[in-house]
Amino acid sequence: MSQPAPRRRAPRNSLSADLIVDRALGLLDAKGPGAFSMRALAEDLGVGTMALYTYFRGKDEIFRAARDRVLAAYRPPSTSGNWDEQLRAVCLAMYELFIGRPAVLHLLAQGHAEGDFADAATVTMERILLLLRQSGLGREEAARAAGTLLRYTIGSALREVRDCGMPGQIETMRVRMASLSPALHPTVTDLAPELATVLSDGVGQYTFGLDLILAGLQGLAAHAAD
Amino acid sequence: MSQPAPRRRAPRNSLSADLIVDRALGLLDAKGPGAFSMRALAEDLGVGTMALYTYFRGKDEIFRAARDRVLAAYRPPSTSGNWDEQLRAVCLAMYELFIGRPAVLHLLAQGHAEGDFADAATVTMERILLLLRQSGLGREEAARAAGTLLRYTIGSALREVRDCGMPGQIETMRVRMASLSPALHPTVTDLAPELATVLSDGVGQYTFGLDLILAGLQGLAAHAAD
DNA sequence: CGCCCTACCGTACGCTGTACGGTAGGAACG
DNA sequence: CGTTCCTACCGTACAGCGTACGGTAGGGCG
Repeated sequence: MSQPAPRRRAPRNSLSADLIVDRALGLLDAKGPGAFSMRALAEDLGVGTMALYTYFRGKDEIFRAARDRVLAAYRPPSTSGNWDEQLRAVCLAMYELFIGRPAVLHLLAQGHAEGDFADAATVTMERILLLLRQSGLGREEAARAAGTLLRYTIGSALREVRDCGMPGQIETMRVRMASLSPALHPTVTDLAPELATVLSDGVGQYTFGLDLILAGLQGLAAHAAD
Repeated sequence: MSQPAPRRRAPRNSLSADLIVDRALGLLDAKGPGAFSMRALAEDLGVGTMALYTYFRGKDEIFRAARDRVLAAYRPPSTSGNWDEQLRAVCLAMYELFIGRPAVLHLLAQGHAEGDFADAATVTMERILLLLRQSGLGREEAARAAGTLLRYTIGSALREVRDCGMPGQIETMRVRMASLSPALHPTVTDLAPELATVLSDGVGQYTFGLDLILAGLQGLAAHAAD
């Protein structure tokens, strides 16, 4: 009977930059960055597509705003103990932030990151650098160590959220390993079970590497305190 | 005068999967994955767009083939020395492979990776795992350590090739740091020069973190040899 | 020679981001 | 209250994307 409801014009100030970013984050987390589109976001807000351009220059600007919103709101956990224990807790929390917000992680990995340290919210960076300095590391060493921790954390989180497709991945990996020649790749085939196990243990895998880095830092710090 | 040259039909077997992957890699490395399109690739090959679908199911399959081509052709450098020196050389070479082939790296980071160890070519994985086992690490430890090295290497390389936009990045980072309150973020502002310096030193930053991880592994290996 | 198989391709559909111009509704003012 | 103006919202349109579908042409073979 009725037309497909040609959508009444939305009331005058039903929109705002904050509202847009809110729904954008919702969509991003729900459907992933691939399924995100201006038209979908606008429809979700009950608004014409071009209304969004009143508040943002374009899609990238919405992405940036969404990322900044999440990172700016994030506060690293309060910690106590030795500098290395605290560093461990702060990094692990950052890792879990990324895991819980795959959208933000994808934006970071996909070119929507400007500058190494702005990525993980300045507050977190401040904490990390302070702890590194307290450990006795020099100025440049501390800066480099912070970069290392960031890179490793983002790299690890990226691995983990890849399409949320753990089962599929483990399966294709088994297939690939089964097709390997034990003569050509003896160690890989020998360690196949361990590799498969490890692949499904995200946090364990992350902390393993994190502890390696922290151990290395302890060595550096001890050496610096000569 | 003449029509815009309606493009004669290409001779019968002017195409092949290998040829397509070749040009795809060329385009990918030249213009980046964003500017890559079926139409562009076909035109580059002097062929109608849909001809590509005779050899590949679609764009993703071409991506996968390109990635597999590069990784399968890659051989880690021959090395000598202690296990940790060799490991260092192999990982550094892998890092440089990624830096030299941004396209492949993007594909790895963007969901076109299936399984942790298939990423970096089985040959490299074999070398890494073998060296780790030779160091005295246990089976699971070796598997985890290999994962750590991969994650860190990919994470680092991703940082480095981000839009090849080093200058822009450093600039925006300076701006951000200049707008920080020294009272709120004393350590960050204090270390601003070091952070900026470090940001522009890709390989140095990578080897710094790599050596941290290797130091951690040495500790683990020594402990394992009890 | 004639047929067939298939590599190549033209067209079309639904999707994307967004430039441009129009419209309507609230505020401000006489 | 009437008028005008500003601007938030929006409809349309365009160029580009990946690709489904159907057609065509040309080499291989009977």
